Amino acid sequence: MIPLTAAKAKEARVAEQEQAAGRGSSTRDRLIDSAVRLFGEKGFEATSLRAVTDAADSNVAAVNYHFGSKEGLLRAVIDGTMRAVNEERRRRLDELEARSPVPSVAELVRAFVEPGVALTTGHGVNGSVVERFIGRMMGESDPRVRQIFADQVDRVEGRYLAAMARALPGRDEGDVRFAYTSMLGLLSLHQSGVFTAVEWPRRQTSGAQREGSEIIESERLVDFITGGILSLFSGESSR
Amino acid sequence: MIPLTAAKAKEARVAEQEQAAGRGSSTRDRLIDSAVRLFGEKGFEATSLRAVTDAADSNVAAVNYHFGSKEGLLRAVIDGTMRAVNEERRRRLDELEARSPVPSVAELVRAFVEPGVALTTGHGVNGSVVERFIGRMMGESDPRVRQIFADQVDRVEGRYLAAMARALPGRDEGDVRFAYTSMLGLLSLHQSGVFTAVEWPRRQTSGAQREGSEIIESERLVDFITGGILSLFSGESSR
DNA sequence: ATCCGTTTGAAACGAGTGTTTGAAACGATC
DNA sequence: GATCGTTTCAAACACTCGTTTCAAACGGAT
Repeated sequence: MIPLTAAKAKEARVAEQEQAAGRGSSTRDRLIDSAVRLFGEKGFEATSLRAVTDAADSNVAAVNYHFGSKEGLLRAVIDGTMRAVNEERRRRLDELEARSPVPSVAELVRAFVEPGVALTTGHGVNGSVVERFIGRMMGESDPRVRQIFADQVDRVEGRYLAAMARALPGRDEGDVRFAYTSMLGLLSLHQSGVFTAVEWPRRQTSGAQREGSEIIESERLVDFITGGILSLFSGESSR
Repeated sequence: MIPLTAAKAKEARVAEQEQAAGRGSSTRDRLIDSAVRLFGEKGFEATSLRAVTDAADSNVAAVNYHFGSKEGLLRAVIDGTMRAVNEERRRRLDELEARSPVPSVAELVRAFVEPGVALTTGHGVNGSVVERFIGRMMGESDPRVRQIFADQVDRVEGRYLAAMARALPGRDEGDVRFAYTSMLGLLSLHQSGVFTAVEWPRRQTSGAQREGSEIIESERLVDFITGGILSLFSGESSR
């Protein structure tokens, strides 16, 4: 009796997950979906394997079967989420460089930030979960996480650094790298929800205004970063 | 025999710690010193109580005796490290507002960032440890940590937000808050060592050039943030 | 020398972690 | 329908975590 109702409850939850995931979900897919959400909400180390498997209506053995280890699961999740973002960035960089050999700083920043902020399309129902996950991973302290993440980011950052250096002639690599890292860091802070969601305890946003606001936030971010980089290299804002 | 040598070894290590801490170190002081360093290096949750007590040549019971719990230890550490920074910020804000009723954005940013970056003086031998600790705490995900930290930051941020709003007339609170949070976030990323120390795996800095470079880094940070805020409100950089 | 509040120390507790195991259940192939 | 590799599951494993306990050591006042 009880096993029957338990199985039924699982079926229902699985169906719910399938709907959220967008298409037929194997255990593997459900594990990845839950991991993206939980890793993004609480961080990698703070999320237990059992929390993931419970949310995915599976059990801990399945993780080791499909991914070998918790770290293997993280690797799979990072690969899955970052691939689309990186491809979009590369595509937009191609587009920019096809139009002009030396794109402006503003164009470069926009081409880097926007694929990160607005990846709602192409990643299941809501990409905001993926957003938060990526942002959270950027700020993770665990060196293993940083390594796995860097392995993915490295695929585009070389080209971006080169393009940025061309857009800012006459500056050494350290300055360019500072600009790039600041951009990456601000994007991370924005996406991780530290800015908007948790925030220093003030009024919490009701979550209702969440359509046009994202575009505004993205604009703010692009403006801030672009202005920061430019004034960094003109060096006249504060001296 | 063995207990004697063990006691001797402890004495030596305690003496070493006392030298590092700058003055006579009770168990309580040694615990705090070790906690600052380890929390800053690995984060709060990732640092076990035993790692702290081992480094301080004490044991776990001492933590609960002196601070009640691990969270109590964190609270004591945050209080101790943030007090000086906040006081310095308040002092410089007083100074600015005494000279002019509406300080410029550049002046405000400088008065906020520099006390954070250059608190080497007044905090034991090397304040860079404290720097990293504070930066790490700013980016911590655990809501308890964020709460404790916010309790300390709140003491100045109200005045800073007001001053920033006056320096940027005609903008709503959301924009001002975005500017403030970006400043805080960038400072945090800078201090936590994510920018410089760990970094995406490229060449690691030898650690030799560590005198004038900090000043340069601080300048870079101030320039970037100031420029970012200003262009955020002129809104012409990318449109 | 005795007492007593303060501080330290070793050991144990219960809860939670990632990982491993071995036996079931499943699904296709012969 | 028996057999095979694949996939799932409950249980156990070894370990670490923060916390608690209780006895011992310390240090000044009586």
